Amino acid sequence: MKIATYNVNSVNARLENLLAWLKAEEPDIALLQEIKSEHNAFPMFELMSAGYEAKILGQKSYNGVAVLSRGKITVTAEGLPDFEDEQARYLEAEIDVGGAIWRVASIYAPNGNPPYNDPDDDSRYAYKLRWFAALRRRAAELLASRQPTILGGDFNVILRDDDVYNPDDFRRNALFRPEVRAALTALQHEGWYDAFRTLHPLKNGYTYWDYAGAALHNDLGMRIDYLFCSPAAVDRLVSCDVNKTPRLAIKPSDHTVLQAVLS
DNA sequence: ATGACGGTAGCATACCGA
Repeated sequence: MKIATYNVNSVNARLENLLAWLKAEEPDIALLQEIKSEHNAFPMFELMSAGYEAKILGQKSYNGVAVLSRGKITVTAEGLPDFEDEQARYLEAEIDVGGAIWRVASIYAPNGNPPYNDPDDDSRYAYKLRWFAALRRRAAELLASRQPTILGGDFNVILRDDDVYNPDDFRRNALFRPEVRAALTALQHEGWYDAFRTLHPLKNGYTYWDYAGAALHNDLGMRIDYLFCSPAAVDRLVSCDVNKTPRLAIKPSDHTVLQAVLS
């Protein structure tokens, strides 16, 4: 079973790129973030023609998450349970892949940095912390089910100093502040395994490079996209790698694909 | 400290992003 997460930064702007990647890699499950579209604008037909069913939690302009699969998808949660949220950031589903049932969630965590015109506004960071608290509550429920489960997406958290090109420039950034790193570290202590780090303890795992300047060329990136596996899922983990090809393509997203194979 | 660059809404420019 191959599963991947990809922050596409608009599914319509990225359609050609997305279809090329699906054709080349043929993942059984693809978790997409920042689709930036609602149902009426989502390229359902094009994805269906490529062999994928899609379920989405859409939003116009911003956010929006999707789950694609070659197998049957049953949505189990639209948004985090018991958390009022106007923003489309969490879509959870059960998927039948060749007779095996996997639980997955496509996750787009809040950025949390203040707007440029009001650097002292901490409301977005407060929202990010509340959002992570709600995610941890849901993650605990999912662990209790003992079902093989994968929480994948853009978590907007840099976990370690070696997950960003210049950690000292990011100490006060909402992607790297202690509270959000602690939230993601706690998630791991509760029993979720970072698929990439489990297999590659020291390797560079950047999944995002800014469009500006020569960030990609100079490898000024950060690791903010993750696949977190429940114990039953990590038991089956075979490989997990960053696929840089979509980031190197024409008209790329600023993120690239993180993909894993499970037996 | 700022802005590089890109997407969307909507038609000029503001907002968001990491």
